[in-house]
Amino acid sequence: MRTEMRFDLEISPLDLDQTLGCGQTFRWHRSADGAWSGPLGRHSVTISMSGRRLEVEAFPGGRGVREFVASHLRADDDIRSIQRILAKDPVLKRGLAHVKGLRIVKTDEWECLVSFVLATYANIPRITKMIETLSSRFGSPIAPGVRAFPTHAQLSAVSKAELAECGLGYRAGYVRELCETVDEGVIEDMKKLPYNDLRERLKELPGVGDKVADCVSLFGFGRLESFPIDVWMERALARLYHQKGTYGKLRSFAVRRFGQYAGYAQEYLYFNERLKAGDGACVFSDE
DNA sequence: GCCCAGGAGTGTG
DNA sequence: CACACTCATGGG
Repeated sequence: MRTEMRFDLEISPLDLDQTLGCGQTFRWHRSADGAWSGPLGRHSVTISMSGRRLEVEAFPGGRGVREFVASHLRADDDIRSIQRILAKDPVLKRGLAHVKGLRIVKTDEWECLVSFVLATYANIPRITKMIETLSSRFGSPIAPGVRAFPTHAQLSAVSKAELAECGLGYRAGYVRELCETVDEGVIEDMKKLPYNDLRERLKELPGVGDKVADCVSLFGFGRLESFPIDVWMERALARLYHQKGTYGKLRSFAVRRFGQYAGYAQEYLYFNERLKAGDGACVFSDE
């Protein structure tokens, strides 16, 4: 019998708006009351903060949901320890208090891979729409009005013509090729690789270059040393660190500077750069 | 209507 | 290695 399940989690610090609304993941949506809802695996989940407690509703409930939510929000990351290390950077140091609750998320590898291949040369609203279209047409229903992201098998069964009608543009070809070159076994093998090998392996896949490989390494495979660089990060690195150049040059700068938690540094800077473009507010500065 | 987007692939100097 | 060009499209 499918029933709803409610429970609390201790995850602190945690800011749901910063964590779920900044382009790490694309299927959560925010209600007017501040709660966030989205499909997580085979569960439709709604979460909200009450003080330092995270209140969770899941449908259907079941064993492992608690661990699933905790894992997705990387509850075991010691933010204070991470920030203590990143505070060695004077630019980050001044703004860290404002992003304490911004956590890296841990997403499903396959969903993350397809999502960030779709994300190439598109803005976040459009990425969200492409992913919703694929899910609503080809994913499994898990609750009224909610469907899971399509599995590899489900997406592989979609005809070329059908996929072409999903508004993916030239990305449709990448998705088809991904289905042919990646399966669960390939992903399991990639989980075992050290970061640099994983990165190179990902870049062998169709539609995956430097930036997508780093996003999938970071969010899908949980490699916190990844440092994805898009146009927003180029601006941030130029403005705050006076760094310009090729992807490889910028990346090596970031790896040297931020080390094993470069991914957190990246998300902090990315969040800040978009915030600045939005309403002029700014957490980090170089002054 | 215009501008731009969590870029990648390919070819050329 | 570093650029230049193309790809296809919809949201702001």
